[in-house]
Amino acid sequence: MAVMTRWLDPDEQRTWRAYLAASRALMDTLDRELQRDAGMPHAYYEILVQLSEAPGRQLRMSQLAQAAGSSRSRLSHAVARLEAAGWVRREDCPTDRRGQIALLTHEGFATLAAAAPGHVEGVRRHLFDALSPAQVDQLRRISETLAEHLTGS
Amino acid sequence: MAVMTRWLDPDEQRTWRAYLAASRALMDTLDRELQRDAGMPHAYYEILVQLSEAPGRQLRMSQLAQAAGSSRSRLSHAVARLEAAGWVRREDCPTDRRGQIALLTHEGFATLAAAAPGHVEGVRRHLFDALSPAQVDQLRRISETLAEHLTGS
DNA sequence: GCGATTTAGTTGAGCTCTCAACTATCGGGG
DNA sequence: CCCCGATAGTTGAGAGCTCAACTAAATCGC
Repeated sequence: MAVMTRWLDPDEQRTWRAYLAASRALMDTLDRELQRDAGMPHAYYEILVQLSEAPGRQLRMSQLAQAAGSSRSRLSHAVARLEAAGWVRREDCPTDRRGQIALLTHEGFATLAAAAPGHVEGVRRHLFDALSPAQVDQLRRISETLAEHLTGS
Repeated sequence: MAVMTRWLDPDEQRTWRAYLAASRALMDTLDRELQRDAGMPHAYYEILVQLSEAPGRQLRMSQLAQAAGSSRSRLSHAVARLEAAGWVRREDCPTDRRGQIALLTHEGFATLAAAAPGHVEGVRRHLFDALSPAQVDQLRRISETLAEHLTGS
């Protein structure tokens, strides 16, 4: 049985293409800046941020994966790299012998602290400086709705 | 000389995190669906779309790179793969002997035609269904502003 | 014309991500 | 107690991306 495709109307088409172009350009730019200035991709930066804000600067791998929006596998590989760089350490979880705890080292924290100002400046320049306060508010609502919609289903 | 960092205020912080979570979840979801249903990542799909809309279903590599928001290197690798899959063919450019023209094959067009309905449905379900018409309009303006801001600088 | 610069595109190495398969442990039901 | 399904995390292979280096051809400036 044939199911009719609900094609995008011209407005939606235009929105979708603009969105694609903008989000790709934004993330590519930030990723490149972070790689150049801090020697790490944005995904790794996010992992360090999440750890830095967790109590004791440590998290179970699963929770860290969720917080950083990463798959378990991706996180496993990433933490292996971060550990090799000396920014993260892994310890056994005392309450669950399957578990691993990732914790931010001093060096990791220092690296993050050094990278943060430049990165924040980048986010501001490339994103917020281009938008009006009303648009920032709109973007927040849209993103929150979307995030819930996507992780809910 | 010390330069003060313009940190993000709580609203901006919240906006940025929501944006990150939403855009990552959206692209990951669409990418996975496309990979599963059409056997190609979203980046390749976009290349095929651009070719399919170009006159004669062909474009110079540089123009294609720009249209698809890709670096030259990335496009070169991608087209090599697409060519191996039989979806794209490369020809010498008659007016510039440095140039290469990428053109969509029949198979490539057929593959794209087969993949499009499912992908469009995904975009609709994961993005537009969650937003009000006003929000779609807001997202379009924000994205267009942003895209111009990013590619202009 | 002709050397210097720019532009078009490719290539290879190294890195990250995905997917599927795998080990090990936990927790519940007979 | 033991089996069984679920959960935690890792691993390896393969694919895609980035960066820098490279070739070749066009174009600029004199």
